[in-house]
Amino acid sequence: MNVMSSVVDPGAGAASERIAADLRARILIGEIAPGERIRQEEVAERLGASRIPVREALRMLSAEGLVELETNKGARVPRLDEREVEVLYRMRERIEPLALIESMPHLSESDLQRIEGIQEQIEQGVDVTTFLTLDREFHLATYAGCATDQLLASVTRLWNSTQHYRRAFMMINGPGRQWIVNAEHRLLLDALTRNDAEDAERYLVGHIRRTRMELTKHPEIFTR
Amino acid sequence: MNVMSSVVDPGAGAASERIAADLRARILIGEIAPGERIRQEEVAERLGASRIPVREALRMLSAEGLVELETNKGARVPRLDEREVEVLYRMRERIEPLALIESMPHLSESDLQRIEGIQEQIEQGVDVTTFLTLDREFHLATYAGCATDQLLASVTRLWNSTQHYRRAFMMINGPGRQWIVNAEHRLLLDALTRNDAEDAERYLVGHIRRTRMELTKHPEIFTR
DNA sequence: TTTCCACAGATTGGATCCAGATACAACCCT
DNA sequence: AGGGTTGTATCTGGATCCAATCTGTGGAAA
Repeated sequence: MNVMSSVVDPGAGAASERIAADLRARILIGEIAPGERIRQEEVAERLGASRIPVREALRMLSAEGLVELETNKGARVPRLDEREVEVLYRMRERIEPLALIESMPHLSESDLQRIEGIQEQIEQGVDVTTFLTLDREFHLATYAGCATDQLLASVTRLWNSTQHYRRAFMMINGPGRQWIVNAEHRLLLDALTRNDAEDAERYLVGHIRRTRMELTKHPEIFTR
Repeated sequence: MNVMSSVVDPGAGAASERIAADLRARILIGEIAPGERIRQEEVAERLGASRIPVREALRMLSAEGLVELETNKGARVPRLDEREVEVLYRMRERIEPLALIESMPHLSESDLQRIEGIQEQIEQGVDVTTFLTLDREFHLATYAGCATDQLLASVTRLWNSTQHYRRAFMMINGPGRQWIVNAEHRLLLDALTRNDAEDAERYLVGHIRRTRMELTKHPEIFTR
């Protein structure tokens, strides 16, 4: 096959997927904020493509909960209110334990070591952006053994949709109560190591539930 | 191109949505079976449009769990195995009670009457296709008060993905145990009328769980 | 001053055309 | 004869161009 193509365009895949990856990253780090509009032509120009793959990319991101599309009005990052975020967290409290239960039997020793490595990084004290990335990696890694695509996709959608509000919370709250997160992560990790699904579910639900309740104690996060 | 189409179909809205609606209906009634491929040009020709809105429609259906897309290989209706369907049902058991709880406070008297009307139709004895439609209407109507889009979308995705296997089960099982469905629906409806969230959740989970267990007792549904 | 309407620029949706990838079949070489 | 290869047909992905819709501004009338 053509060697050059892989050299010129490493990890090429489809252009729409490259564009989706770019937009996804920009939305998740907050460079594109909730409520902000995404114009097709601007993205196309910025990435040197036509609007067609941009439209495909926006459809993908829409399926991931990262943008919302309205006919003839374009794409924008969804702006959620307090009530919507609370419901998304309640969905997390119900779905993620299932993902964990499905994943646990397939987690290898090295998987668990990788997860522990992530937690060690978190405990070394990191800035908000890095914490958000590592925290996401930590939890998604615990679900990595999950064989059902739709379940993983659901979990990912929920994390995507709430990412901005987690960041807003961390920004105003600071790392003051970071020890709680660490304790919860450690207990969860220990339960995984002991292969104790019941405890793992308990600590996971507690972790999500506490986060929800702290979030909803700060309505100023949602004032536009 | 074809001037008539816009005359025939005035105020149509987006072509991609009409195409999506057409494909969605054909997949849900089983006209397009799991594993079957969907070629863009054939659909475009059949509905008198170009391939562009077909591609948009396929993206929408992909987000709804009705088709799966593979780069450069096209779209096909997902074919699920026994294990995947079981996990989807376990997701339903966790998500749908939340949708019901969120919906209940917003259900009006006329909403409940409409739901009861659907159940009365079911009890009059209907063929498999009609039952599947009415059963879906019944449950989705109980979630109609749910204000969060993502929650409703999740529920709809789960119903979409499992629809074909529900039909396959009904086909081989016949209406023999229809009385159980009616009893469960009646108990659920009564709990809704009494505004008893705890009982409503109990009967709903039981209903879904029983269906899952009966489904998984028939592995021949999944043999290709 | 406020409100409504009309018009023009901006933006998205769709059609057509072209390029690249995949799949399948006939062919060649060993 | 069998396995690998090449060539061709079919299909999807992307670019460009055109049509339809939205948005925002300016002006006129109440």
